[in-house]
Amino acid sequence: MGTKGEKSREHILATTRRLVMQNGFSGTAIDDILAAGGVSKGAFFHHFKSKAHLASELLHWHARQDMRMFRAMVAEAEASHDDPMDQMLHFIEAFEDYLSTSEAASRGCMYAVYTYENMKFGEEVQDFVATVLRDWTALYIRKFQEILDRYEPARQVSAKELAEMFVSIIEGGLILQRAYGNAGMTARQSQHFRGYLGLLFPQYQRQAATPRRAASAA
Amino acid sequence: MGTKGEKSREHILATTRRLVMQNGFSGTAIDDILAAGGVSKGAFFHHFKSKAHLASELLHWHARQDMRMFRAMVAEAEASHDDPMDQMLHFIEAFEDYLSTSEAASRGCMYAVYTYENMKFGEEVQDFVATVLRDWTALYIRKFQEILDRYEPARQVSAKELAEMFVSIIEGGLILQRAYGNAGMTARQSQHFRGYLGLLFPQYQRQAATPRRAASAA
DNA sequence: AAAAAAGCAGACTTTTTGGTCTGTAAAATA
DNA sequence: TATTTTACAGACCAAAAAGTCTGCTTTTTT
Repeated sequence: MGTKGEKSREHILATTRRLVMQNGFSGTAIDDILAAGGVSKGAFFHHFKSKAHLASELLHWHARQDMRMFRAMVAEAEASHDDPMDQMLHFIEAFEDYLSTSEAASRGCMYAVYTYENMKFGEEVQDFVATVLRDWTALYIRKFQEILDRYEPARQVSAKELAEMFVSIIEGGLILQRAYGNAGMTARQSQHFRGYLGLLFPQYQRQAATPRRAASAA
Repeated sequence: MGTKGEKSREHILATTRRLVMQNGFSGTAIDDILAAGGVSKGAFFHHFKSKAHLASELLHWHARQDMRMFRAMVAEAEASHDDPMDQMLHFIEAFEDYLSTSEAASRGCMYAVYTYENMKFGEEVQDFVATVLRDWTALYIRKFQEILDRYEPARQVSAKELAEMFVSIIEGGLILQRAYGNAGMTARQSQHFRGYLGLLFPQYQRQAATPRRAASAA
């Protein structure tokens, strides 16, 4: 385990992520990364054999972190509630919190960056982005399916379209948030979505009035 | 009016737009544009004094077209219906149609491209993107306000958040659509949103069962 | 028709950028 | 401790990118 090497490798990745979020990938020169991170060219090419390689590694690295955190949030929500709707709402609230807090998250979505430049990347990268987004969506599909199994929706909807709608709202919210320089925008959209869920599953409303913010279900 | 010059200027802009939608702005080299459009370097720099200038001009040119079309769609919707909800639904359906049909639109949103690279552009450009998105949203805010004035929503919502939600859904849908290579994705999200509106304004449902597709209201 | 200006072609120049190469200090291994 | 490998530093290089310049053709104006 190259502890030292691994650390500076991560430093490069973190620096790159910051810049890529600001300027896009093509808009980020290697020299920019070196300058911003205080890294030498030799160090850089010791860790990454090319810029394309960096693109791929950054994506995988980011996705690993990202997914780990998401799964943790889902697990936390599932641990603190029995009801799938409670779990979902708990998760979404935690997510809103994360969006408002995290410096990184509030700036945008890495997958969106890659998506809007996707013709510059190889198929492997494009496919991976799609896979990550699908995995992300799948997390919600599962949960919405459980909700649909328990509660009758006020109108005919599928778990998949609900999941995709949530993801869309987040992605779209991040764009507006960034364009307006208005933090909190995405979180507000997300709140609105929760309101929609309340409307969509009227049975739930009655069943549990204030089930949130309590980690004492299991 | 330099008819000839104007024409080749537009040719350059159209070519650029295509490429920028695929690779982002930084990811598009001037030489790429020249090659793709069969344009000479002299011609290019005759029309645009720098790449930054091109960025700005492209944005304004695109926004002009875009907004003209949007306003036309709104006008058409308003002409064919009296009820604001009818108008809104008519508009959204037309928009879905446009998303599914138009080669250009189905590939993504130009403002999102600019937004995700915004640190590469000057303030003027950033501000303009924000303005356009605000104008776009304002169109919907107006309409949703009219709807709210007439119909009681099933839960407390503002015209602004509804409008922003719709824009978010479209923007987010375009990202997923592109990432998955799945046309129709955005249109499906939009349909879902219409369903939500139905739920949100239950009075409307009863009032007009099938008011769509009829241009005989005025 | 003459003059002037706009529109364009393409070689050339400059700057930026990705990438290599040689050498060296620090770790890990034998 | 000797040796080998890993981790870096930074000058250097070649390709790509943006941008210039000169001159020719077409259009417009007088």
